[in-house]
Amino acid sequence: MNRDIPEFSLQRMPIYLNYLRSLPDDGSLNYISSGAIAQALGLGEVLVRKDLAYTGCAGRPKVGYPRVELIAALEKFLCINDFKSAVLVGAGGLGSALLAYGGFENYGIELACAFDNDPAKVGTTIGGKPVLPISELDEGCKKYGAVLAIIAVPAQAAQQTAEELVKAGIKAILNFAPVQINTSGDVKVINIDVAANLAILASML
Amino acid sequence: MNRDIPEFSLQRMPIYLNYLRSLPDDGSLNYISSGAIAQALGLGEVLVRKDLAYTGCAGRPKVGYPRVELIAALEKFLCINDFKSAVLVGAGGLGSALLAYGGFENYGIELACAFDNDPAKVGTTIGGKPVLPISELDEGCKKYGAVLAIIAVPAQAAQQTAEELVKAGIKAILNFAPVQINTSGDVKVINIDVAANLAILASML
DNA sequence: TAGATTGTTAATCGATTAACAATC
DNA sequence: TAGATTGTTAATCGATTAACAATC
Repeated sequence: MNRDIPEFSLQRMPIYLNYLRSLPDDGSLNYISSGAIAQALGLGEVLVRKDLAYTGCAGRPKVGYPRVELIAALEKFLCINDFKSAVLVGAGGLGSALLAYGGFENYGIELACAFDNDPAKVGTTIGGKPVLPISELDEGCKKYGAVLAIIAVPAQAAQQTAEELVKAGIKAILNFAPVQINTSGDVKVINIDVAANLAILASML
Repeated sequence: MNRDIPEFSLQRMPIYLNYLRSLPDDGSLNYISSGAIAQALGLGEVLVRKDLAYTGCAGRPKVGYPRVELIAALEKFLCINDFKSAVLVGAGGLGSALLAYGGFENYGIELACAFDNDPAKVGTTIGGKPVLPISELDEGCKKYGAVLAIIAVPAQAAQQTAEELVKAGIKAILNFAPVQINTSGDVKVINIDVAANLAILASML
């Protein structure tokens, strides 16, 4: 949709959006300068201007960027208005926490349901989301029209899970299992390895 | 400790380590080539060689890298042998999941305890880890000799939490709150915003 | 107008890749 | 030896920063 933008600029878009949304909405701050944003987020101000230029929202010399318009432009850029459905596989500790987490709605994403192979969990709801058996993964993804998936299964099950998700029509995967997932075709994958990140921090000391 | 290495190389070190540890340990694979590693992880093979060179483990032309030695070199590089203590602030859904997660030990990190301001949680244990009141944060960090911390509190509490952690001697923070944290001095921070990552994926479709 | 801020073009920096010599 | 693989040096690529003109 917006693919002619540097990868790293794209990664910063949600950061800008979060920050702008956190600002007071009482009319005291109708415009904000790239310098102010840069300082708040620890970025260079030229970088901020370059990034914001991709949203198509023009700033005004001397005053800055119109806050409300800029938020709208970022939301449009991130396609937040066309609601997308996501499913989660693996309703363990992390999976359950994500099911109960409300933050996805800030980005127009509905986490619709979870899949798990534990009979004790199947049939229950977690965070108000139904837990379905893995055997219904294909059917469930299609029912909800899911294009996004979160993998929160143990490492050894991640690859097979990913393949089943792709077969079920999933186009992008957020993978919490600490293994590389190989996907066919043009499926996007982002890996988040929490322990590895803590290890990186530890080794930087 | 190892600071003359590109940031991105450092980020890949845990990936190499995870992969090598996942290989069969039955003597069938005493050496592994950079090409094999590269293919498994979806990286360029020259890049793999450059990265591995930082560990000091020399590969052998024609055979590859000695698997066991390479694992040891990566562990040494990541300082996995000098055990470090971490604390967690915010024992909500995500925090609780992290407390119960055993993966930090793979990197020589012990998640020692949690802090929360919910009286119903204080005094209990989650994942075997005691939950202490926020008022004991300083004391608790020092008791466990913690240098690492995980912030899993709501966004509006993150900055203050970070400041208290730094005062308590914490040197690096893994921040799950979707806000920029400003730290004084040379405290390292890595941010993980789960919802933002899903949003990035969604916008790439 | 003068000054502040945007937006763009050029320069720099860092990371990746390509080419190739060294080695077992 | 010939061939495979490492390790290094140079080239490329992409992202960030610097310089500066444009604008309100």
